[in-house]
Amino acid sequence: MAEQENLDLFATETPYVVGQVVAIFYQNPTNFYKVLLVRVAETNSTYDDKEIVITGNFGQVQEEETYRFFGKLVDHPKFGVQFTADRYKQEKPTSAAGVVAYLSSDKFPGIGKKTAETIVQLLGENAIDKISENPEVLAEVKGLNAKKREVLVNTIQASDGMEKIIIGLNSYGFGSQLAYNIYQTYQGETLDIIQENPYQLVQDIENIGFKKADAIADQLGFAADSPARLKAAILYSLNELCLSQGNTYTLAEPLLEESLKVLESSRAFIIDPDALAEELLQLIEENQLIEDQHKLYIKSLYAAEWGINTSIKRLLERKKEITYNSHDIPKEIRKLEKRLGISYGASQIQAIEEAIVSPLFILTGGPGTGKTTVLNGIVSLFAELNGLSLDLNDYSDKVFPILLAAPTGRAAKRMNETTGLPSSTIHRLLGLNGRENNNDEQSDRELEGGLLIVDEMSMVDTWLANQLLRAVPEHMQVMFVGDKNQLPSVGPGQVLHDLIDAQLIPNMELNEIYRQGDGSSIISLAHEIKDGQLPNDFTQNKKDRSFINCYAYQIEEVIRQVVAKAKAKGFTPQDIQVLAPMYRGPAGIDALNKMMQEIFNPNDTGRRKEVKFNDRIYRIGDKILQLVNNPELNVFNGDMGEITSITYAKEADDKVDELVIQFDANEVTYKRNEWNKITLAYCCSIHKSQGSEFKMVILPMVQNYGRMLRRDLLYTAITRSSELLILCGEVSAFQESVLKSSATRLTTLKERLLEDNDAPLTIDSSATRSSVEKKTELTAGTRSNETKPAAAPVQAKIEEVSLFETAEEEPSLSYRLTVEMIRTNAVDPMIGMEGITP
DNA sequence: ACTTGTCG
Repeated sequence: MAEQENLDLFATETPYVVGQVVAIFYQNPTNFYKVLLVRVAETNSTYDDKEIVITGNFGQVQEEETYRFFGKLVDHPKFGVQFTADRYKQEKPTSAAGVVAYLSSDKFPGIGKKTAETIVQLLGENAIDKISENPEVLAEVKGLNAKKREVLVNTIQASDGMEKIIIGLNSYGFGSQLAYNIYQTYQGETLDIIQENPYQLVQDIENIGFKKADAIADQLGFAADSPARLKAAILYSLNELCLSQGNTYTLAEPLLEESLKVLESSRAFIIDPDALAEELLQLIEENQLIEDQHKLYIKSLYAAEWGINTSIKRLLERKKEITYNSHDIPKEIRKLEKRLGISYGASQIQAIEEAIVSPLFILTGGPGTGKTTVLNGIVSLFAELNGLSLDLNDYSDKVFPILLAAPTGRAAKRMNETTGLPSSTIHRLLGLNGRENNNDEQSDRELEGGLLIVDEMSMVDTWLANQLLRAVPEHMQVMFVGDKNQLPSVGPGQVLHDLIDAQLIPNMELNEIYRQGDGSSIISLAHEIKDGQLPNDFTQNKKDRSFINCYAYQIEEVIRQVVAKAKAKGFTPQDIQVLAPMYRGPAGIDALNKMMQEIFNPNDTGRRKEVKFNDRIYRIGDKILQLVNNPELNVFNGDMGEITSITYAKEADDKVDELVIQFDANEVTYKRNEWNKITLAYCCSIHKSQGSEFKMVILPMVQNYGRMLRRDLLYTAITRSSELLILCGEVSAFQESVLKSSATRLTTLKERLLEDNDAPLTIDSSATRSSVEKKTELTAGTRSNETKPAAAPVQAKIEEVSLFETAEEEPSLSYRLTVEMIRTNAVDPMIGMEGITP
């Protein structure tokens, strides 16, 4: 066969396809991956149809344009024969006429046919390559002003440069998503930056860890003991140590230890601890990492803690109390009760009275203590006292004066539902995109309005609190609402806890329970757990709670029986919520969901409509959990709904499988590619249940859950129940949870707040330190401190290392910091804070 | 060998 011979002959040549892009079938908006339909002009492959589908990572591919794709033919199980391109380039016109047409096309605005002809006359048919290689050649072209020259060069280089970069990134092994993120960050400098220091990626790009960067560095010939490598490992470990535990700082010993582990597990090479410590000093010197009082901080977290301090002080310096002379506040509250048809408890009245006159106020309280009721009362009273309308129609042309916000979409939605007023996530309120945690420019945008209420404040981390507080203008009243016993923020810090602990801000805790009826043993259980113990009657059955003793592998069967009985008594899947701390394992969420689905929504006959996604099956009637926010459709992360219809691809208009899910009042359609935004909800994680309550909660707790056996999780889980609580599992697991106090996070926010320093502070990385300061630093602190015993040999070795070497050539650095000094508190607190300006 | 938030 001639064609076969042909193929063999060119077997070593990379298959290519040249052709015009007819259509872009699909492009992933968040990365470079695209599916193109291409009209084949030329190919060395065996493909002989007129059009071909080409997939791959492409930059700015445009319809109608012609490209040369290199790659291979593949037989896709669903879509048939396709061409997978691993590199491509724009096919440049070669004949003089083609080049003229190309240059005078609207791709080059301002370049007409005449100019194009002049260029080709002067530079010839390969004018485009010439310009790309050396833009100077355009200087010879007469009648071309600077602006047109720029258009030509930029356009030619842009299409050329981008594809080179994408190919370069692919060759380093970055997939489409990462390649896109990297390109977004570095643009045209991408490859230069990577070649110069691949470790930079670890700092700048999310999801690139030390190992990945180290592999590239290895390829590029970076030595295993090169300073760049050691520094990268230190910064990476600092991040890991702080973020994994929610701390805002760590100490030298654990940091160096962790760094060694990271370095030596990535490449088989023994690192000299002295050299590593040396690089740590360098990093401090370069202000890439902050050292203060022995504590080592991620720069942005150090700045954020100071920033919060500054903002809080600024807000506290305003007048201490807001006065409403013409109003009698207790009387107004009574009027409010009448109007809303409710009756506040004594502590609720007190909270409203105090909050309404405080420029800054914190309201805390456990579930069922009526935080929401009080919040509502304050909103109404604020409007009343200030003569404000709460009718949105009155604000068509001005800003609504009361801002309601929360760290999660679901909490924000709840505020909106209970107040009837607009509310949003804090991110939306501030116009943040959720990724500016690091050293991005801080916005100086100010919020507008008279009152800001933030709910679920315990879930606000240090970065976000800083950004939020910065944006509060002078005249705005602020109130934080939260429950410090629930799950802490995902990000580092424990802002609400520290703010309360510092005792600078007026605050009040609600203690009376309004939710459950009298004699509820769930609430007393919650209180005991909060205080770190299980009640004596823990395993006894009460009218509203019970305990079933069993092992992990029996959990599924125990819950099956409990649920079957509950179902027979008329409980619906909406009434019953199984909560578990983790997904995997015999008593994990995944297994329990499958079992629950079999009870509530089986397909015994095998004839029901069902669709599969990953390991899950969905049927009409299934209870569904939403996993991401979708404010446009009023559906938020943590919302639960029910599948009301399934449309198979062959029946659907656009030939993809569809689910319709009913959430409260609205129905939302999910195409198959959005099914990762939902999951089954019969059983969900305790984390996801935060902010919801259920008639009956079934809570398994077994040793298998390991590190998830924590007090805050147990507390959050049991307080989700409004009527019935069924506990099952091992007593020892419950016991362990109760004892494991959610390890208090390491932060210095409270210290900052209590430091007698109310000057607004900013950290200027370009600042240099003065020698005068240096000297005082050294002599300032010689307080003694007890010495900790060294644990591991590695540590012991590091401890001998002198952290700061004397830099003789630079008198301004003429001090010597040793680990011993760090330990004995002989370091001035202000190191790394030079340039702080009032 | 754990879970979790925000945004485009």
